[in-house]
Amino acid sequence: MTSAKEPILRDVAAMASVSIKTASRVLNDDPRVAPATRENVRAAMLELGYRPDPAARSLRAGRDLSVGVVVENIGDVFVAALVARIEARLSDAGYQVLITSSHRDPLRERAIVQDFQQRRCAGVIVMPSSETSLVGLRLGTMPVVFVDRVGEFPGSRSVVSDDYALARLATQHLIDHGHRRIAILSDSQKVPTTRDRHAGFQRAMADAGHPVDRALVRDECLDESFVRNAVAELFALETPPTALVATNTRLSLGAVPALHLVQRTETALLAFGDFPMAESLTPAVTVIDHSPHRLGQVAADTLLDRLRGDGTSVETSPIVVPAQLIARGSGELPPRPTAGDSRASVTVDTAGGHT
Amino acid sequence: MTSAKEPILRDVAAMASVSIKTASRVLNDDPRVAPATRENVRAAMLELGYRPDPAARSLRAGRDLSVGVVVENIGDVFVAALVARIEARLSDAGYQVLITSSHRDPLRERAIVQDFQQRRCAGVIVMPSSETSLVGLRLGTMPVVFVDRVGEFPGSRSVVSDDYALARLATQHLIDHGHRRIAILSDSQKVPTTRDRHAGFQRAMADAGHPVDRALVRDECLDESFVRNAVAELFALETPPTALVATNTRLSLGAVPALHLVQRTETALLAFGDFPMAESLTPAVTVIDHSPHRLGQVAADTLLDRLRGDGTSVETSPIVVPAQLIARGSGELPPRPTAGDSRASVTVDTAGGHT
DNA sequence: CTGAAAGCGCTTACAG
DNA sequence: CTGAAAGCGCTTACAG
Repeated sequence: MTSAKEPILRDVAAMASVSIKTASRVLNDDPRVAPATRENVRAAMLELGYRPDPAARSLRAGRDLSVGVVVENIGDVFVAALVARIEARLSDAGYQVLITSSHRDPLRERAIVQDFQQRRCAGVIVMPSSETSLVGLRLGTMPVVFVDRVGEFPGSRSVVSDDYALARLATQHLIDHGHRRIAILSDSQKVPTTRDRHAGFQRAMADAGHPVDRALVRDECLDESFVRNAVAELFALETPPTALVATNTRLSLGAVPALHLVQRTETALLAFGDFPMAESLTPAVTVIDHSPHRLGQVAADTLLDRLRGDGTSVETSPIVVPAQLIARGSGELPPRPTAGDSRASVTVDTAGGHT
Repeated sequence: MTSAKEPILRDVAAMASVSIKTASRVLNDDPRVAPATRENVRAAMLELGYRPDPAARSLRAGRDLSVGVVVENIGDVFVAALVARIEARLSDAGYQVLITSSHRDPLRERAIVQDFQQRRCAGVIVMPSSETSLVGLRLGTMPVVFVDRVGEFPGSRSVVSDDYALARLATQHLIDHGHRRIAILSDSQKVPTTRDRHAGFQRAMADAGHPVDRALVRDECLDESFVRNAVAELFALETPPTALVATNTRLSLGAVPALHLVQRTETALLAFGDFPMAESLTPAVTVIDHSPHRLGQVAADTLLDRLRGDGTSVETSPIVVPAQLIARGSGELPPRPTAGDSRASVTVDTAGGHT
């Protein structure tokens, strides 16, 4: 321990021969300081290697240069990409980023957000487990931005993809390629995003006049093992689907190996979430790229706006971030072209549909 | 604003008719409190919905229930998995986790760690950009654990894979399958892990008596675009490699599309880092699975040990977390079986090697 | 087993 | 433009 004690503001003030208050003013870029004084204080700070104490600062000031981020699971590839962008933006803006996973436990989620407020975070960005997960929480004036899923909180803003439209687009794409027995794999319908994606799917099917077989609707797929089971069951059906919509990145990453496992890679696949291997698979995977980077960027910028904000614009409607369909092959497969299965003809037969 | 003011410890003390100090003792599980008093105070806390103020606490106590984590880039899939496990363990243990990306900027890395200390973090876990990145920093008694890469700091501990042995194993595996023109793709050799992987590669080649063609050693591959270039150049060589070692997850994810792009999927590939699609590709990808989950788990546990620690065990040798080779096909391809290239015979010719 | 005082390092009103 | 006082909410010695 050769290190001297950390310098504190008093030391800076002493060295610059000013009061501690003036030193504090310089620290906070208060304009009411004489230029010469400012320079003196700055020089002293530099010479002493002074760094302000965030705890003291936040205790007294009642706010802290940190932002809390609550996501479902930081280990998810989609989430990691989202968080990476959020973190980059916010730390560039001088905020310390606190990241915690909720693991979709609403109580945990509430507790985390409450703790962030307790820590005087300047704001929070939340990927909510349900619309109402934060309802009723006392957060004072701390701005809340929801990301990827619409959330409900007074004065909050949500940054999302147009899940309904994208699911409809995806489903329509498969319908356009002749499919009518289309299965949908999704997460729990408790999640707003998931619900909207189901609605878009249903709408496209209804518009095409295709019935939706309840057996082809598989929600509550929480991870790859659920997907594997669901896919196995789908292809054990008397009339299996000819196409599949996977409604999030995690499920898309599960669907590909699952189709391989049951040797049904001729099944059309439309996957939400782009991923690095999508182009290299056989067939290459058609995706809806609802860019996590863009979502993260917009969410961070929205929060920064509120933090700088005059508080004037109290716009609360969701911000919709654009996404696109990238056709690579799997989504353009016709109904069961290579099926060594007698039922294939049935499907092909009806593929024209009655629009 | 219907919400009453947040209760503070004074309110709790008043309600329980004790001094603020006694309330504080209950909060900190100090045993020197009469059981009846303790119950009274606890009841008051519950009734008021009291939550302690972390800023005040840490300012006075000089420590905080938070742990700082510095990684290269939270958006990297390997890193995300690593961080997910660290976060899960530490938040279960009651710590708030602060995550920041260094983007491999040593100055930034030092500044972040210094800031964590400033914030009175109980400890830090660092994925260092180089061994010496923290050398000379004044961190007081804050424990430091390095993860994935060996780092240098007084009293610190590193949790790593045996990069040397794994790279040797990977290379040997390819040699065993008849290869001698083996290319290696890697990150910058400034990163300790990368250096060790190169050393293992060189050793395996030397042991087999195979010369290492300098043109087949491609370091400084920072992301997928570098990999794409490197692979293109490798296969533009007069005598291209018959096998490839990709030395980290990011590069592995880049190598597959790159091989597809140059239509060289018959090239043997041994990839560091398992990934979801590895089994579904053609050929399926043989990987070294140096589990990020296990690394994260051990790193978190190591830090928790130090935090609870009597400070007695000042073991500083690196902890090596086991990893395994998962053979799936790409690593077992013979030298250019399907090559429509006259030079293929040359390679096959020498494949027996002189051991 | 319990308490009154002081203070962690800053910033907030309030003066001048 | 500058400063002396008070205090953010808690915990640290020091007493009893």
